Amino acid sequence: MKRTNTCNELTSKDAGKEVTLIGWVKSVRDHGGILFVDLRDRDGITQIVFHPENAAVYEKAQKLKDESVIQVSGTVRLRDEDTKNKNLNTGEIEVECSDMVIHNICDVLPFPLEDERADKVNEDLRLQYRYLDLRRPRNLNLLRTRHKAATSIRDYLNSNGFIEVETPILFKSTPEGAREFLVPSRLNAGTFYALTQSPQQYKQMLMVSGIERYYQMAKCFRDEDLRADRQPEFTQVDIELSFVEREDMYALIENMLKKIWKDVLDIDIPTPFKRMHYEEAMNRYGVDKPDTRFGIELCDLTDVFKASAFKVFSGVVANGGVIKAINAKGLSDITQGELKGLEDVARTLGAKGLAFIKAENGAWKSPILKFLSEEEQKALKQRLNIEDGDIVFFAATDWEHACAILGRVRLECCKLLQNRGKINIPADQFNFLWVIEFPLMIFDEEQGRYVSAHHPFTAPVEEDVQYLDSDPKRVRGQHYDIVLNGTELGGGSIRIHQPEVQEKVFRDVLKIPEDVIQSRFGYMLKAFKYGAPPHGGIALGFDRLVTILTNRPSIRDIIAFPKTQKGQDLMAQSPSPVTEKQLKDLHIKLDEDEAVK
RNA sequence: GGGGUGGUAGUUCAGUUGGUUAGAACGCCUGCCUGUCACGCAGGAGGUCGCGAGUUCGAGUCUCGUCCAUCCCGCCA
Repeated sequence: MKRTNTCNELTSKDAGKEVTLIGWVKSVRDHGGILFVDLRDRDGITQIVFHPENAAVYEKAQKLKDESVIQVSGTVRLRDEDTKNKNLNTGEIEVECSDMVIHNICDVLPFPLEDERADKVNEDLRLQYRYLDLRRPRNLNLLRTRHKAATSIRDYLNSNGFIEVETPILFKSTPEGAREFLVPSRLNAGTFYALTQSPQQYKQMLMVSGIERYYQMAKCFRDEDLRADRQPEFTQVDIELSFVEREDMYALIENMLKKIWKDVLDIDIPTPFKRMHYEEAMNRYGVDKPDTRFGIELCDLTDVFKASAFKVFSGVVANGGVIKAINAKGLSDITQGELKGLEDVARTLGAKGLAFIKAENGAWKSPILKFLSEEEQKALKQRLNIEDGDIVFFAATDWEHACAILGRVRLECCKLLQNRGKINIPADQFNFLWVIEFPLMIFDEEQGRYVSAHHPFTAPVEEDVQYLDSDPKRVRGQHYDIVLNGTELGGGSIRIHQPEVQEKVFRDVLKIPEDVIQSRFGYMLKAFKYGAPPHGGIALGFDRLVTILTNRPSIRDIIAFPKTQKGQDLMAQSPSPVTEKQLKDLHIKLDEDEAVK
């Protein structure tokens, strides 16, 4: 079964050669006396021509169906000038078939495979036949790009002294993080493994081992609800190294991303990346992963309304809240429906409504205008630079919610302005950004205690260590997030490597009971007593990275066999029930109504 | 757990205030056709209208429930 060429190689220079090609029938065009087949493999397309003079082969060719697999031997012929196809790399020639093996006749396809039409087909049908959907050259190329990115990353890290180490996927349950997939242990009745949410603890142990520079294209698992950018199993570029400080990490990752963008897209991205403190990101963009490709920044107006006669605003300020606003420049032509959409967005985030002021035809229109004094209006106009054609949205509540509400409204306004052609974001604009200086802890009202903003292994900023006891929320963590165009690509931190500090965080700050500390983290604390080097690392969401590189709307597009929003594999039909025997081996009993037949 | 959108032929869709035999395009099948490359021409087959119940003389259409897909909120240390 030796093929001599791919379907993307032959040109006029090959005329007269005897060749053998193998591939899929892209289309059959039977003219009742001459028959053409477009043969496709992963590299391209070559036209095969069948003449009736070779009766045996010609007859066989008439039985071909689209997407059948055939092996064709024949002679490369130069096409007449007027029958050349400029759209094909091989359009100057065709292969005159002398012999053909039909390896597989394809059934009628469940959906068309041409990109324009296949893109419209329901995704559940395409996932059921994922092998067919992937056969489309566009989709096959997405997997190629993914491979290219992975290769680029490995090349970079290998040449920088990193060692790829595989860590266990069966780990222990660590309930303080994301919900986990549990795996029952047959050999230890009543106990469970958990699939790793991330190799965090293992990679820190590798630092204690003295690996110094570790990486892994790590499969991670989280049993949380899915989104367009979230799958239950996903891949992280997991990195950890010893003897580093934050500045070393920034440079390492910037150069890695620079190389990926060069290798995959042939784009030079400028380094170093901009950096922004968490608080600034929240105050200006309302999120900790700001999209800085457009303006519409948040503006704080708390001081303006502190003593306002408009009680809705001044009351919030009196209760320690804030008044914030954004000016969506040029969006005063917003429709009723669009406005309602924005209100709904605000409501889902806890707002009671969405106050606005429209500037049209030299006048302001707003349900709240009558409550605002002349001075207040003047201040607004100046602070927000309100001009004709603008619309301003307000949020009056506590700082976190005000940021969150306007942060989301800001993104929605951008979409509306993009539809109107008033904001143009080039597809090749990549705004990388480090978000730094996160708080180490946040106070969880529900639990009535502090919880880690990221994870409990993050080292505090040195000058803030003194506040660990007295004022935990004032302590900043040595954490960094890498953000691209409003997407969190990854995050990491310098870790705690002194056992006393780690223990203090667990016990005194997070208030984790002593026995829990010992059972969950005892081995870590012990390890840190045996020569733990200062270390730090980062994890980047590889699937998200490739989604952006390929400019696709969903993470599912760049995963070979993705799961649906309910976590199902529609092709293999997992998850699925198991037998009584299997359950018995695992010491598991199901509820009555869920029991297997 | 909550909210939005969608589900009609193999596929993508149309289907009027509830009313005769549910349509179109592509695909599929049959026949014709020697230069096409989305070949063309003629004919034909193909439907539990996601599923279940209800209202009605009558339901693709209205109501309720349910399943699936998708987007979002919660969640994702």
